Amino acid sequence: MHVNTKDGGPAGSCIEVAVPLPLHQTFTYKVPEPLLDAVRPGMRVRIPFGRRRLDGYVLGPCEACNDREIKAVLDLPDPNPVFPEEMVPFFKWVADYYLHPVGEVITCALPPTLTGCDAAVFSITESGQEALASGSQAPEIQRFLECLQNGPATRNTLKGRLKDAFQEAILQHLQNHRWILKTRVLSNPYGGAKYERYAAPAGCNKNGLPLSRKKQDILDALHDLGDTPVRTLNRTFPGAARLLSSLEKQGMIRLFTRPVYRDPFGEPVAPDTPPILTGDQNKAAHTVLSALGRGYHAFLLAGVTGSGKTEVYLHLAAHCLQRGKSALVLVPEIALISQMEKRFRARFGDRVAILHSGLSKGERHDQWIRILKGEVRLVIGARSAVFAPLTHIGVLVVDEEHDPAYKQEKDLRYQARDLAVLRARLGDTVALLGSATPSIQSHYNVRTRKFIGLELPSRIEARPLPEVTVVDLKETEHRRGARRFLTDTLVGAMRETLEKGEQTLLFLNRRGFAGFPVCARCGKPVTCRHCDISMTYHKADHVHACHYCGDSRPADTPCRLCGSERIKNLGLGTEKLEAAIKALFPKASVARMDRDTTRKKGAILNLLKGLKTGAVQILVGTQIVAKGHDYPHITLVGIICADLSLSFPDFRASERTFQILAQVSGRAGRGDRPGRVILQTFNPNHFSITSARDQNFKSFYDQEIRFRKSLHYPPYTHMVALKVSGRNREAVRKWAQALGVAFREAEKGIRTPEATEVLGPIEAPLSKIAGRFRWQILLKSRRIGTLNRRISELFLKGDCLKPPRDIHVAIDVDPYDLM
DNA sequence: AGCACGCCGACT
DNA sequence: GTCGGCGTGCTC
Repeated sequence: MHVNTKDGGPAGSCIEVAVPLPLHQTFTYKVPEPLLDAVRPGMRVRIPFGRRRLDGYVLGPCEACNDREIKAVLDLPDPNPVFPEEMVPFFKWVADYYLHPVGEVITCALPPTLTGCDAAVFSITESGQEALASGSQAPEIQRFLECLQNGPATRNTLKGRLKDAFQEAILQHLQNHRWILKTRVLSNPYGGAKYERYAAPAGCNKNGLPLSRKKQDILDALHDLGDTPVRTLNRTFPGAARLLSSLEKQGMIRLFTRPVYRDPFGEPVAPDTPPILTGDQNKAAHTVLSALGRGYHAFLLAGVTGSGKTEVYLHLAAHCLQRGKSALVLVPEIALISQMEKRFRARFGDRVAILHSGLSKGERHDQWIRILKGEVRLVIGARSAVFAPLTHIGVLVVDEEHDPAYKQEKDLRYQARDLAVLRARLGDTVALLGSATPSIQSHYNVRTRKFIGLELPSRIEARPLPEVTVVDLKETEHRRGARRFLTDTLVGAMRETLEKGEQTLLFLNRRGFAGFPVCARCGKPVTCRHCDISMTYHKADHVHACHYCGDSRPADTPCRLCGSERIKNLGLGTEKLEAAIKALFPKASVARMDRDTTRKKGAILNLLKGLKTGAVQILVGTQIVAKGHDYPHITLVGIICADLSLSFPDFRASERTFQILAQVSGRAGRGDRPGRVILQTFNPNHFSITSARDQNFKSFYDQEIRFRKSLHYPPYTHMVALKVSGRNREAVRKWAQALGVAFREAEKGIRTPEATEVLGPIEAPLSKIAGRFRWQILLKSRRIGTLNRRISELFLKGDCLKPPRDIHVAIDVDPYDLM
């Protein structure tokens, strides 16, 4: 690497290295002479770090500082960079903006196969075996030793095996007693690339012996096919493996290994030809194309469901490829990737890579390498794909840009949609956000000229939008249980739909059997032991389950307060609704789609198949049904209770409600038949419900934006949430309050419009999740820069506030989840 | 994060 | 007296 100093002086030999640790600074290393030519930004370097060795990432050259000793790089583990140099500024920007260590940002971007940090491995010693055999130790110590009996394990493996029984102190204790031994490994255990054995014809028969029938068949096949994986041959010729080695000895064939890419794709897709774009599609595509190659531009494409946004994306991607550029398409969740992937593979064949967390480690590794090497220039993926190692990006597409799934809620808490726009800006290129129900934020950006607005106003083939009927749920106040929500209007419409041989979709945004089970004697809700949250009854397993931590216990567990075994279920979930519908329409076939029924791979596809063939007449589902899937035969959509998301203590509650209602309504009548929507609500006059009824985004936006402005919410301000959590309730409260005092103190006397407003600390609405107590502080400011600086000054830099070990403070910049 | 150093109480 | 508990600080 030519590491020139900034003033163009002589080449130096120092590099800036990010380490994969929670440290908010980078480190300087010398590069020894023999490695100097090979080192480039984006490479991993093996470095000494304190007493440890680990693999860091080269960010670029830097000047040596004289005030401390600089250590030298030990080795270069790979011949090539693991991410492109042009991503360095992107990573640095992300780290600064989200107040997250750069090294961890990079770790979170790379496939886990490339993020080898040094890991401690624990193994049992002989005296440990003796201690275990004697059985004289405390039970928790015995359990630790048992876990190590079948071989060494890392700290994480142990945590996985021991769950709550894992204690750092015990681990230490075992080491002190020399019962276990700690060693370190640097190489990552996943291997990365996959190799496969291949056979190829070689042509000569060394000893001239005649070949058996089977050998001849194999040979013929090889001559036809050329290089063939041994695995494939084994499938067509059972027992081929043996014959192959014999054939190799005879010199008839050559056996060798070759790196192969693991195939993450589903079934093959028949190629299609690009259709002629409609007038609107053409106009939108043309506007974006004319900006391509002319620097940074961001577009918001508002197109109602079924208006053909995907075709615009395909068109743009084709143009990018033609111009030697690449393209990135983000889709909110894995379930929707397969649809997008199919459309792209039909058009572009195997010139498409996919990236999402559902891939195996090996598959992710292979996709990453294919993209990194430039072998594929089209990438489709979920939010993490915003870090795809593409170079020369032409366009970054974010489909369904309003979807909250773009926000990552742990580790690095980023918004993939925002990062896609940022990558476009840093790469001087084009971002295209698409949605039928754009986010307030993006629409505001159009109003303020940060984005360029585009529209696809009509549905393809001019299908009419569905007719929406609002039903006031106060009408059925006198009824109980599920019947409360099965109003005469809805049931009548369902009956008509069934008689016409058409399909109904019922939407209820809550899983399980009942909203919340309560004790029939003392009235106490059944709550989760770890989360301070109402549990939900699941009839199929006869358990009460917590939807936050996943814990469950038998539904006949007595009330924790009074010990009564009589628990009654209030409210309604999809499971109970399904049962009620089955009772009401015993002859109809009813199916349910929610996280409980779609957990298994392929379950969604099966359900969709059932809808397509008409085997399912009524589909009951949670918000999963609102997302982009195409249901051609559904003509009636029933929204059981539109208000569920409205009562959330969150400034985006109205926005989410409007979006989900508009999206679900859009599911009606996509075929050649007109659709109908029955929208049931307790708040028929709430603006997010009336706007959804009229499919009127403008009216919704106008009212919502006024609310945001008057209460200083985004997009008029930036927010950062500090989320304090820990196992000790008092310690968490104390620390949250200390933080609050510190921030208020720092704000004293500052009276500019850029001042930071400190809200809280408050106990989080969900005050306990998975055994951890939670408090939070909200910071608001007109300028995100001021906000970031304040936080980093107050408790990221050197000598400031350091939370105690057992308390965790997560910094959530632009938070979505305020529960 | 992980590893040192350093300072206190209960054991041979 | 020292072994081992964990609080604090540093890693180019």
